[in-house]
Amino acid sequence: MGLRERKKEKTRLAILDAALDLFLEQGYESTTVEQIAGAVEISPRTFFRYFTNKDHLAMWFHDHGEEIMLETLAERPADEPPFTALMHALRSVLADVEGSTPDDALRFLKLRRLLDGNPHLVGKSVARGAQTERRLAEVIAARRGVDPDEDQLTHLIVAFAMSTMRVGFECPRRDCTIEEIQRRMAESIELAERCLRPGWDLQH
Amino acid sequence: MGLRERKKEKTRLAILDAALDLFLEQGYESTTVEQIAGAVEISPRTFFRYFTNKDHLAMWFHDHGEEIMLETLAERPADEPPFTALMHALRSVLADVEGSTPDDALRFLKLRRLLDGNPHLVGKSVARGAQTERRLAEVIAARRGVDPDEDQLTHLIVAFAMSTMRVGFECPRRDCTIEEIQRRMAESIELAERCLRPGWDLQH
DNA sequence: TGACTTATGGCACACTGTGACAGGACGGTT
DNA sequence: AACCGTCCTGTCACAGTGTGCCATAAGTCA
Repeated sequence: MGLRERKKEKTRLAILDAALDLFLEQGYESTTVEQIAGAVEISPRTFFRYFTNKDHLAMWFHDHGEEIMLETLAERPADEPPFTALMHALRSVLADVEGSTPDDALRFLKLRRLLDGNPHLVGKSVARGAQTERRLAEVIAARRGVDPDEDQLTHLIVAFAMSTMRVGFECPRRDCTIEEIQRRMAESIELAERCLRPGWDLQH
Repeated sequence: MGLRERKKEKTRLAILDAALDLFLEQGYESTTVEQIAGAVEISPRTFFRYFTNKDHLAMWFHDHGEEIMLETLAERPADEPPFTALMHALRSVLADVEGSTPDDALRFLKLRRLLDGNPHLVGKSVARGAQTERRLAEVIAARRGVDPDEDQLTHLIVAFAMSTMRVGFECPRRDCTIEEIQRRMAESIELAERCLRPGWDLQH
């Protein structure tokens, strides 16, 4: 990895950290791109070369999470029930956060704290989730051997899985730890599985 | 109802219709507020007094739908299982569209067609749905006699209901009729109920 | 008619996001 | 080390969004 790429990655993280701190300090809306750029000593123009917009900063984790879910899903045995496979993919995301560097874990928690106080950002986040949902639906449809345009159950399976994830991520306390999130997520998964009929995701 | 209010409502609908037509004709992103305002012969400044932003236009239906869902929910017997009550609320929304004026029905279909070709707008729409989800969670928590901050099942019930709704609204064909949407929605509801264990939403 | 409330338009303004171009830093080659 | 092509960055210009402010016009009620 050359100096150029390392420098880029460093700038990327510097922007992210400066932005998260500014957001938490003075609010998301009232923080401008100019301020963020100023804090990292880059031009506003350069900011937009790293992140397409301010929202993209808060969606940083989704890109990573989606990637992990798709990777995990590809590795799960083909005969595993779709919802079960999705729940495993979900656990992988959290396991990755737990196994990451302390810096990354801190970023993750800051992001969560940010979302807590900004319903508007939660909305954006859910919107990003809709994109993930479409991608997952493609994969699950392939697993089930159906056309995603025709099979409602495929979409229901994925939507239920994403619902389970969102419920698990929610955390009423501000000072939520990763362990606590992991516990709530496990609870949510268990709850969802208890609510659904056995074999419901294998119908045709 | 005075002249002033009637005039306002007329302007509101005129903006909506002009915008929907422009969006479908030349695309959502490439339609500016100035163009919409020009088509209705108002100033851009006035546009923003009717709709907070361009997105708000595409969310017009949500405001109405949410209202109906909350109203219906309030009317359902208190001892009805929460998910069942939510499914009734959902059906009310569609029944309302069916029972509305031909103009409103046309607007509804145009909006659906617009969403079909704009994943970005679907995202915004889902984000708006997250807001509805929070409101519904309050009501369902009250019905269940629990604290919405503590009870994960409440959130799961609402999230599953909204998932069912979104799946039902999706329509692979461009020239979808209201009858077809209603049929798909009924299918989706039936499917969801078949997937869930009887009494799953009555646990504590 | 006159006094009020409210909607509208016009203006200035801050912010977002993008295209185009010039200069500088990096990477590989000789 | 010197060279050159590639990639990154900053500057400038610009279109578009969204808001506060104030004057004015239209609707409302006495």
